[in-house]
Formats: sequence, structure tokens, C-alpha cells
Amino acid sequence: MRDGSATRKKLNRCALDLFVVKGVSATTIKDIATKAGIAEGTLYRHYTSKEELATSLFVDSYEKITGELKEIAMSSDKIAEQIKNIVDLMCEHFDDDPVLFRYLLLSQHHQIKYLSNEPNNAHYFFVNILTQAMNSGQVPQGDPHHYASTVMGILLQAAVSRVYKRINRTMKEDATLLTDTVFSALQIK
Amino acid sequence: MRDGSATRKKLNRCALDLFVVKGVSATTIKDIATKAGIAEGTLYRHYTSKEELATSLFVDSYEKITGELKEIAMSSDKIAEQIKNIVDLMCEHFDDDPVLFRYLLLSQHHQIKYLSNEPNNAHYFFVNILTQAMNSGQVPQGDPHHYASTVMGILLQAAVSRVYKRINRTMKEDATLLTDTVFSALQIK
Amino acid sequence: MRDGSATRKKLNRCALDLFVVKGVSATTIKDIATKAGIAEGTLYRHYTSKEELATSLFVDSYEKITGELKEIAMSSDKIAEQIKNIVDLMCEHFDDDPVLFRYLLLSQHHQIKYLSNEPNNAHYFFVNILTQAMNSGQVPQGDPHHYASTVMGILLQAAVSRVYKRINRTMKEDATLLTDTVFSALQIK
Amino acid sequence: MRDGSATRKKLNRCALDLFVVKGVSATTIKDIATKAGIAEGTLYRHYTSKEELATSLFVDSYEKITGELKEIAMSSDKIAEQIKNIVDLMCEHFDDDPVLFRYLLLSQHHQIKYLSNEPNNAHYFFVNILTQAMNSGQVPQGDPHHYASTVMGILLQAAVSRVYKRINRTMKEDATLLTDTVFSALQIK
DNA sequence: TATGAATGAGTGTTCATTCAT
DNA sequence: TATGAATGAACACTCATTCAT
Repeated sequence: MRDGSATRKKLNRCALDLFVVKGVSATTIKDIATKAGIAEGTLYRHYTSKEELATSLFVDSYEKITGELKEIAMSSDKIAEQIKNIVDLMCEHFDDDPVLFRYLLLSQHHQIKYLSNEPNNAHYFFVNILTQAMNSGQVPQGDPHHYASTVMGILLQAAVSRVYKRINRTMKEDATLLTDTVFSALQIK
Repeated sequence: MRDGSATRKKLNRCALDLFVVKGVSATTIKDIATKAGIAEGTLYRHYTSKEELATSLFVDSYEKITGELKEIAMSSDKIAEQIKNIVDLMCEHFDDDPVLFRYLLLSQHHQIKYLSNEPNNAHYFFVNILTQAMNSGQVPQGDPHHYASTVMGILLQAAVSRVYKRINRTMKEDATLLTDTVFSALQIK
Repeated sequence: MRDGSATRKKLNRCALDLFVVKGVSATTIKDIATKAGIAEGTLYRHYTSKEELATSLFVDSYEKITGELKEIAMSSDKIAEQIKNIVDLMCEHFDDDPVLFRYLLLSQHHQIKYLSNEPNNAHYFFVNILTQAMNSGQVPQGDPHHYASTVMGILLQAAVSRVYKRINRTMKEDATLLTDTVFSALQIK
Repeated sequence: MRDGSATRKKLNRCALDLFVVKGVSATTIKDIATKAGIAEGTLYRHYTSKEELATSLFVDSYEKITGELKEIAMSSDKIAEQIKNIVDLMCEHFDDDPVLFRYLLLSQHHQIKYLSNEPNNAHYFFVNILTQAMNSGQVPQGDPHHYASTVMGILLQAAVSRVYKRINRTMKEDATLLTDTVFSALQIK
């Protein structure tokens, strides 16, 4: 499979680029094959359908990131540290591959049903660590879902603002600013 | 039925419902016609194409809301009042027609190019009022784009959290909470 | 039927113009109605279908002209006079309404089956008078179908050449020239 | 079947047959596909649209014939020889593929705009050689457009008469007769 | 593994025709 | 007689998928 893995890599990247720009259903197999420089039939050596390709791109990355988030959560029990580390992680991921990040944002509504464990998503992850932080008095009492929604909103919209070039700094450059904004919003410290 | 205005209303509502659930390109004319109880050809008496229907639904509502935002901005020069009124307005819109609101959220990435005036969108609206507030010392110095992104993130994600039933209160019920969260995030007052 | 006859006249003329430019099947009811300034449904007060309209326009004029040709044939038994009169008649018709004439030319292949009497068409008309002329020694012996084809070819192509502006004189202006050309081709006189 | 050239050939022939009998716009993709024993989508592997197919069938053959006419024109400067060769060529083409010839006749009015060089058509070809012949005294003075129209009319109507079975001899059988008729009409020799 | 011609169900759209007004 | 909104069958065309090579 020396040959196949290079083809698959090119395939994944080209599909991703097109999915982000045109959307999954508006992207055709022909589009992908042409851009990747392969024949249309070749795609079916790697995926059983376009849908499987789209889902695979989403699930693989989403679960990888979610896994990293969980590790971070367990590395500390101070909410300030946890949030700082999460913000750093997301900034790194966004700067590393903004197209992939954007795909995850755009696809979530349609793909989320394919996750191995639905409530295992980012929102519930934040609910968990914020509930713990509330219980240990690090965050004022309140609805943990409202808090989780607030954190995610601030971070995701920061990414969206970069996609639309409303903000031209990297995420990493604003990591501290974002962390502080989340702290303020949640009245931490 | 001499004039087709009732037909058009039914058409718009059914199309909207389907677009939100399945996405625009996955929704077929047949889907819409069947749900609206009209013939497929009838759609074309009202819109020249499915695309025009999708765009029209977006642009009409988006520009209506943007217009209301502008009025609010001019009704006061105190940022706290402005934000309170904006939050109230968005809460009302969401509760009034969550499906429409969700459509606006989902479509923005593909439809935004059809707006009569692109930088006339919500992000730039917030940039403007926050810049004024910064100049008059009501908000600490900082990047107005970061502030705008933060406000939008908090409000939009609050809507998203309701769409996914992570939060089951109405937006209106949380209007004060949301206003306060925005104030905290921006260190107002 | 004071009102109806004016509508019908406008209808006929607009349909004719469009049929000639775009062809019958490429012309839509909407095209015709718009150009004639009437509603789409109104057409069906006058004709049962688009096909009937197209056929009616063809048959009415074609049979009128064929009738006139027959009268000419009986008005003399000298082939030179007959041909001169026929050429004059066709020149007049063409100059009077080139669009109608062109419609007859273009439609003949598809409409000819609707004529009340198929072999009653122009070709067989010429065959008849030329056979008579051959029998009375006014034209050299030969295949009357070849002669008929030759006469029609010369006259019809003269019309075609005007349609395409390759010749800008009226047909009438060339009536004598055309008559003489036919005489030469058939070795009359 | 690795290459689609056999499919394309069958496609072209079946489309041609149908276009001639029913007209281009009345012929459906389904008609063509069924007759050719292929799937509807297959047509689009060879042509981008029905229109392109229709135009391609016309232009390819028309320009091939025009090219041959030009060669003939240069092979001699005696108008009698030129005309004899042209008539022979057209007779051969007609007898070889009457359906194609008929398609060229029927389509010319709508397709002529797609020719690479409009005045490069048969009419202007005749104008050119007849003008030369007039200048060298081989043909009496006169309007070359009238002469060209006459030649084309005689030849094309001879073909039409065969299409409608008014004349049942092949064109080739009448080649000499047609040549002589043209000579008479133009008063050559 | 890779190809790309072929497939055919399904799509958006058209348009002749109907009918309540 | 005239209207024009509504119809729905039919159309041109698309595209995910298959399969012989």
C-alpha cells in the first residue's frame, strides 16, 4: 500500500478544500477527482461513497481533538489552567489547519449524528469541567450549559472572524487575549 | 384564489423548514412542493430557481434584522443600553421564529455574498458601536473586531445551544443573563 | 366578435414572426402571448393548441396561393404566359409579406401532411402545366418532374437569397429576370 | 469497449436520423438514447448538450463539403468544367448519405451562424467562381448573386424532389441532366 | 491499485394546457 | 371573450456509482 496512501492523502486534502468552499453536496466526485489528479473510479478504492469520505474526514479529526481535550481536562483541576490549555490547543489546531477547522465547524450540524458518542462532544465536555469548577467554588453558581455555550461561542466566533479575514492575527497571537476574555465572561479569578 | 400570496407564504415556510433540516442542496423541489401541497411547477411562478428562493429567504430576513439593529444603535449612545436592546431584539427574533433564525445561521457562509452591502453585516455593526463606545471611554481600549467577535459568539452560540436542546429555556428568559455575560466579557460597568 | 378578430389578427402576426425566427417548437405560448400583449390562456379561445395555430397559419396561406396558381393555369394555355403570371404572382406574395412566405418555405417539410390534398401542392401543379406544354410542343421532351423541380428551385432560392440579404432588390424588380432565367433553363422560346 | 468511438458513431447516426424526421427540438434525448441503445447520460460523455450535438453534426459536414468545393474551384478556370465537377460532387454526396444532406438543408437556417466563416458558405462560393467566369467572358454579364441563387436553387431542389420521392432516380443518374440545365439557365456555351 | 466509459435514477426546470374568476 | 395562477408530464441534464479493462 505504498502507492495507495499517497493517493489517499491527496484525495483527503482536495476533498476537504472543496467541501469547505462549495459544501459537501455541491461538490461532485468529478470535482474531487480532477483536483486530486485521479480517475473518478479511484475514489471508490478508498471510500465506499462520497458520504463516507465526508463523514470520515469529520469524525477522525473531531474525535482526535475531543480526545486531546479530555487529556487536558485530567491534567489539572484548576479551571484557569484547564481553560488556558484548551484555548492554546484550539489556537494551535486552527492555525495548523484552518481549512480542516472550518470544515469541522461547518459540518457539525449534519455530521454530529455520526460521532461514536454524541454527548461526547465539545459542549458537554465544557459542561463537565465547568460543573466541577462550580462545585469547587472556582466559578460562580450558574447554569453550566450557559457557561459552556459562552466559552464555545467566544472561541468559535474567533475562528470564524479569521476565516472571513475580519481579524488577521493568528489565533496563537491572541491566545492570551482569548483566555482573558473567557475568564472575564465567566467571572473567573 | 386570485392572487398567489397565500401560496407563496406556504411555499416560503415549507422551504424554510426543509432547508434547515436537510440543507438547501439536499432539499428537492419535489420535497418542497409535496410539503406545501402545490405542484412542482408552481414554485417557478414565484421564484426563478431554487437558488433564488434560498437566497431570497436569507437576504430578506437578514436585511430586515440588520435594519432594526441600526435603528437601535441610533436610539442611544450608551453602550450598555445599546447592547441591552440588541440582546432583547435578538432574543425576540429567535423565540419568534427559531427555524428562520437557524436558517440565517446555517446559510450565512454561502449566502453572505448576496447581501446588498457586505460589510453591512452584523459583525461590522458591532465594530462600529463598540468603536464609538471605546472612544467615549465606556469600554476599555482593545481591538473592536475582537470585541465584536466575542459579542456575536456569545449570542449566536446561545441560539445554537437552544437549537440542539442543550438549553431549554427561551432566549427571552435568559435575556438579562446574556446581557450580563456580554457586559462581563467586555468589562462594561 | 368585434373584439376577438383584432386579438386574433395580432395573435397570428406575432406567432408568425416568432415561428420564423425561432421555429415552431422553440416558440413558447408565453413568447407569443407576451409579444401579442394578451394572456396565455387567451390563445386557447382562438386555437385549440399551438400545433393547430402553426398548422392553420400554414394551410390557410398555402391553399390560398395554390388556388391562385390554379386560376392562372386555366387563364391561358401558352406556357410562357403561364410562367410569367406565376412568377409575377409569387413575386407579389413575397414582397407583400416576406415573413409569411418564409414561414411557408420553412414549414413545408413538417406541415405538408396537413394539406387537404397532398399532391395538390406546388410541385405537382408545375408538373401538370409542364406536361401539357410538353404535349403541345412548347417545351422540349423531358421529365416533367425535373422541369418542375428546376422552376421551383429557381424561384424559391430567389426568395431565400432575399431573406438572407444576399440580394437586396425586391422580387418584383427581378420578375422579368426570373422569368427569363426559367425560360432559359427550360429552353422555352 | 475501451474507447467510445463506436458509441459516438452510433450516436451521431441515430441523432441525425431523428433530427431529420422530427426536427432538432422535437427530438428528445430519450429518443436518441433509445434508438442508439445507450443510456441517456452517455450522450453527455460525447457532447455537452443536445444543441452542441446538433451543431456539431451540421458544422463538421458543412465545412467538409465547402472545403471540397474550394478545391474543385481551384482545379480549373473553365466554368463549364467547374460546374460539372461541382454537380458531380453534390450528386455523390447526396446519393452517399441522403439523410445527412437533408439535415444540412433543413438546418442551414438555424445553424449557419455557427460556421467559422459565414460568407464562406455555398452561395458566396458560387458568387466567386461566377464572377471570375463573367470577367473572362464565359458567362453573360449579370448579377452574380442572381446566378448563384439560380444554380443553388436547381441543385438543392433536385435533392428535395428526391427526398419527397417525386423523383426516384439517383442524383448521379441525373448528373448530366442537371449540369445541362444549369448551363442553359446561365446561358453557358 | 487505477482507469474512465457507461449507467440510469433523480434533479431542476419548462411549458402547453386548464379552469376559477 | 379574457385572465393568469396553477398544473404536472415531459424535458435536458447531472452525477454517484459500477465494471470491463
